[in-house]
Amino acid sequence: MITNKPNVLDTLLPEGDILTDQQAEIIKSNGKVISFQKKDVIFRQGTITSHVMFLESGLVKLFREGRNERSLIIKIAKPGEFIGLVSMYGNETYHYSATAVEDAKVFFIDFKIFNSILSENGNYAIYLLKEIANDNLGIFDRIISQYHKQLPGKIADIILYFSTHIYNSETFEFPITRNELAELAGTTKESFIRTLAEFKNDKIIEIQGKLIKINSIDIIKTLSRLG
Amino acid sequence: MITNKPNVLDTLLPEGDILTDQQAEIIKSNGKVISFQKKDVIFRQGTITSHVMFLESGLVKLFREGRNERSLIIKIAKPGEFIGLVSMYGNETYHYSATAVEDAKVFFIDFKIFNSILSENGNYAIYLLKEIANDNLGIFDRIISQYHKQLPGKIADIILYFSTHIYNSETFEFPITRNELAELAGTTKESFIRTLAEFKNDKIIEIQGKLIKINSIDIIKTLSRLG
DNA sequence: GCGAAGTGATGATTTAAATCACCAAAAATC
DNA sequence: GATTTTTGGTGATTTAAATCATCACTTCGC
Repeated sequence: MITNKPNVLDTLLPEGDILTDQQAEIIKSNGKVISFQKKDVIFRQGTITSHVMFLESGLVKLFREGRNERSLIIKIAKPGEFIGLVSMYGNETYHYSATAVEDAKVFFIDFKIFNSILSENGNYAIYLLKEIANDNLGIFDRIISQYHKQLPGKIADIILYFSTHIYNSETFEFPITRNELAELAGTTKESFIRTLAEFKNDKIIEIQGKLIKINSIDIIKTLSRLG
Repeated sequence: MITNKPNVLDTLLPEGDILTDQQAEIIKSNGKVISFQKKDVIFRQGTITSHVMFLESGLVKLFREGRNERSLIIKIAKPGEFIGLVSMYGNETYHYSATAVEDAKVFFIDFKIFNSILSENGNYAIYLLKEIANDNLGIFDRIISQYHKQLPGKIADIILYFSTHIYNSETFEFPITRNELAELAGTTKESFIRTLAEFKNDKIIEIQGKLIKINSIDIIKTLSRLG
C-alpha cells in the first residue's frame, strides 16, 4: 500500500503564494474525503462529471472500456495526482473509467466551487493548466512510444513504468493481474506472460507471482529503447 | 486550401465577456503573423518553446518522430486551433514536431505576455484549460480507439477523420501522401494502399490519386465501429 | 531537358503476435 | 469446507500485417 506522505496535498494546494490562505481553506473545507476499497469503481466512462477528484492515497487505474470486451489501461494514478481532470474540463462526461487497484482515499471538491477559485486566481489556473498538460504529455508519451513497439519493448516499458514511475525501486510487486498488465501494455495476457517468462529465462528479471526483481535494469532499458 | 473564415480568431479571442477589449488588444498588438509554405517546419520536437501559436489558415501536421525513422502523426490541425500548447504548459520543450501540409499562416504571441493575461484573467485561463483539455481528449480518443483495430477499421477511421473532422464533405482530397496517411493510421504505406484498394473494389469509395469520394458512409462507419 | 528522388501500386514471403485450447493453482463465494 | 470463479501458465495453430522486391509515373532540382 502506497501511504500518504505528509505532503500529498501539495499538488492540490501548492506551497508558496499561488493560493491565498483563504482560498486554500475554501478548498479544504468544501471538500470531503471518500474511501474506496480495492476493485471499487470511482467513476465510470460515459457518466457526468461533477467533482474534481484528487487522489490522497492508494493506486487507481484509469482505463478505457472498448465495446469488444477489451480495455486499455491509460495509466495507474498515484497519490498526489488529480484524476479525471481532463474529462472534467474537456467535456461533461468521463472519457474513461477509474477503479481502485488497492484501498484508496479520494478528495472530492465540487466543480463549481473549485472553478470559482480558478476564476478569481489566474495564477492557480495557470498552475492547474501546467498540471493537466504535464499529465497528458506523460500519458501520450507512454502510449505513443508504445504504439509501434514489439512485445519485448512493450513489456520492458511496463516493467520500467512500475519500477521508476510508481515504486521507485528495482524490486516491487505488480499491483494488478497479468490480464491488466497486458491491457496496460497493449497486448494479450498470453503474450505478456510468455514474454515475461523469456525475460526470466534470460535472467533479466526474477519473478514469483506478482513479485518482480529486476536483475539488469540496463538490459530492460535497452529493450525499451530498441522497441 | 482551407481559407480563414471571418471568425477564425474566435478561439483565440472568444466572443462575449471573457476577455476585456483591452486584453484582446494586448494579444493582437503583441502578436505577429508568420507565413509558412507547404512542407516548412513550424517547430521541431525537442526544441525549446517560446511562443504560443495559433493557426489562422492552412493545415498543419503534428507528429512524433521516432528514432527508427518511423513517425506517428498525432493530428492534422486546422484553422482556429492552437498548436503546441500542451507542450508549452507541460514542459519547456516540444514533444512533437509541426510542419505545414499546405501554405499556412500562424499567429505568434510571446509566452510571457500571453501568460500575464491569463494570470490577471482567471476566466480566460479556464477557457484555455477547456480548449487544451478538449483538444487532448480528441487526440487521445482517436489514438486509443485506433490502437487495437485491424486495418479496415484503421483506414475507415482515417477516411472519416478527413471527411467529418477536416473537410465536412464526402468528397475531398487527401492533403498528405499515402505514407503520411499510413503514419496517421498507425500502419505502413503498403498496407494502407492495399486496404484502400479493397475499399475501392468493394465500391465503398472511389479514388483517383488523392481525390476520394465516399459512396457509402454507412459502411465506412460500420467498419470503423467494428474495428 | 534529363537524371534523381519521391510517390503510388502490386505480388510474394516472412514474422510476430493473436487466438484457441487446455490445465493447475489460487481466491472468492456459498 | 466444498465448489465455483478467477488467475497464471503453456503448447499448437492461425492470421493479419509487416517486410522485401520491383516497377511505372510523377515531380523536383540542376
